[in-house]
Amino acid sequence: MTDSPARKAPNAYHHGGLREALIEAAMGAVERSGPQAASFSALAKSLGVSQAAPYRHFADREDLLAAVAARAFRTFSAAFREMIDHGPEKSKLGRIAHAYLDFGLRHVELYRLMYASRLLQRAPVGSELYTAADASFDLVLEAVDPSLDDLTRRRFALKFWTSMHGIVMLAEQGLLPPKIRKISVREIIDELVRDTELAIGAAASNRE
Amino acid sequence: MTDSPARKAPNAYHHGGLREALIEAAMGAVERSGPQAASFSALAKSLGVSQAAPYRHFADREDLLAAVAARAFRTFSAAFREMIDHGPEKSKLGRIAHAYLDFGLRHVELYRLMYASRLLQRAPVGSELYTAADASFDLVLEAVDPSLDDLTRRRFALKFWTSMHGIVMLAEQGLLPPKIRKISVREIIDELVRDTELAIGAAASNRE
DNA sequence: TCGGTCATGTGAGACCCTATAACATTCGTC
DNA sequence: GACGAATGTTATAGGGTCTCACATGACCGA
Repeated sequence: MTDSPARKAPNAYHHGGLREALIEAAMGAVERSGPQAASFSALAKSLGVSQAAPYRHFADREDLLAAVAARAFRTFSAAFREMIDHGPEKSKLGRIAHAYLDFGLRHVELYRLMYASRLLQRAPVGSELYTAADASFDLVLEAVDPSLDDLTRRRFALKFWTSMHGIVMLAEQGLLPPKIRKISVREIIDELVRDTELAIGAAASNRE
Repeated sequence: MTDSPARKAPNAYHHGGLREALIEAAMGAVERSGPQAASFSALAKSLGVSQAAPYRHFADREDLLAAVAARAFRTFSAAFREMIDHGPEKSKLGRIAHAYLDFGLRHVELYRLMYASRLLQRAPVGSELYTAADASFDLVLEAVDPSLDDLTRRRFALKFWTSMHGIVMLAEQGLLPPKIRKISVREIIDELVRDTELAIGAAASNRE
């Protein structure tokens, strides 16, 4: 329970795996108490290195948060993949929808960091974060598929994706409680999946 | 162009309208450079008061940001109201959708502050922010109306609202550019409005 | 195996920000 | 015109970011 990732150099001066340890610790801090809790100062202290050490691995705080967000996207994708391949019956879309919701509600702060900060906006096209985020969309795309032409398919995926995103974000805020309380989030999601599948079916048969 | 809102006390010691001036300045700073630009220090300096002065009007920084967000929600509602009453033809829902999108894309940072921070989540039920946010939803609700029963109506409004929110948030991020570039945001919105109206129509006729 | 180089870590410090406390000034009110 | 409440000031404690010059040790070639 001390410092697990000190595989290379078990000596006092060099940590040996500081970059990884920082990302991990920051991810934990973000999940527990939001991004502002992931300060270089606090992380360095908790890992037993000096305050300046993190700067050997990250240009600045935002750079670290981008790495955290990228890792979060990969976790996100992995959950999708798992659900697509081994989830309970239902439709592919339904499985993805529930995986999305679960992740969003279980990792509130992380989810917020992924989308609501300016990190993604600023991520250069080839960057780790950009690539990881992009891969997530591909999985949604994969679930829409049924032989539609490319543009239509992307359009459905996008509409589905944005709805999911909107629901998760608003659900986290408490969904404007008094006005809506009676409507459960899962109910809304199921309805959304149904709507989307109907629309996709219509578009597909329209085309033949 | 100096200090406009010093209507009450034109003297050197007391500012005379500091609370208002702070909110206004903070709103500008947020819009230009994000929430972190709205520091008490910087705002106080720009308004010619001491760093401690803002604490006479706001408990802390978050308190100020909540006031900014509340004001933003009211601006938001005003834009809705304007569009509902005097917008170009189209349907009520279509007008609201475009007002929503316009606001979201024109005031990126402000929009982010309204929804993506923890402010709303923490706003107590009777608070200024909570009330202002709630009022916005009422306007969306108003646009759905056609005599549906209450729960169905709320359900449609909520689905519509979350989709809009998702689209705006993702559009701000650049909408995962390479994969989607060809699909314009407005196109998606129009499609969304059409889908929703069809569904509402179906629900309404189903009921009679 | 020795020695040099480079990646990684340290300590000190400049600077900015939040927040509080004790004190000062003015407004409004009787 | 005096007094209390509101509002503003100065001073200060404390924490955070980031940079600079310096220290240590890992790795690699001769």
